[in-house]
Amino acid sequence: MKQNMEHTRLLVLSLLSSQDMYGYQMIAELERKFDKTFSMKEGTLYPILRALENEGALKSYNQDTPAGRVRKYYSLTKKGAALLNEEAERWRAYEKAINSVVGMAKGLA
Amino acid sequence: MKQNMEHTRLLVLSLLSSQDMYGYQMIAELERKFDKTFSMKEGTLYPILRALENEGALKSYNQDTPAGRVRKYYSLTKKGAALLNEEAERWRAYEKAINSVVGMAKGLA
DNA sequence: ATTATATACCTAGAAACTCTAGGTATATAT
DNA sequence: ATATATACCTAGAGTTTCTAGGTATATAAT
Repeated sequence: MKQNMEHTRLLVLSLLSSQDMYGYQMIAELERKFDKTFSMKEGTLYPILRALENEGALKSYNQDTPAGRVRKYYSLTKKGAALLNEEAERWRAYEKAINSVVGMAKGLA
Repeated sequence: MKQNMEHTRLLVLSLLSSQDMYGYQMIAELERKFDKTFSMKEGTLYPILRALENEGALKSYNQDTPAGRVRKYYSLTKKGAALLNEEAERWRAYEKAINSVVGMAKGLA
């Protein structure tokens, strides 16, 4: 079943605003944080990372681990930081709108 | 472009918890309230109303206006009220999760 | 009188986003 | 030798919403 996400880009940009991360790490980080309330799927994340890089919001570089694996790290560009601000603003407006309707609802537990 | 909604059912159930309404009225109500920050489209709403009725969350009845038009009013059933509680809970969890990530983001305006 | 606008409903197909369910490859644990 | 964890990727399916129509009646404008 499709999970209710829709703000994946905002999450990705937010995570990368603190530090460079690689895809698998973002998924693990969110999983740890939310204990499966929701989880970002690889099939969702990787295409978004590529799209954000194509838009110039992210840059990527490969880095080897001591163990010999290659990780693809992403970092936020100036354009990405601007996009984060936009997306965060959109989120706040959306959140406010939903809450203003739900807040009027009668009989909520 | 597809608008970021995803919580249409929650909005519909919330609106109907206060009073019976007809479809066109819900759209007008939200439009008035949000001044186009977002608007629910007819192609989105009407199928959802039918689906909620099929699930037993809503009941509908026709009512004539003095002008001679027919309006299809929807009212929330007991099952619908329970669904509203569920959806509201899902929304709160979702909201909290997104905010916990965005709240950690650096450099937000 | 005729046309446009507003009200009020509905729908098929397109578009957008996410998921499922695979795939490749290497390192470590059993 | 096999299973599990890490780490990346993708095609096609599923879900939700939108576009762009349609029908029909009442009122306002030309």
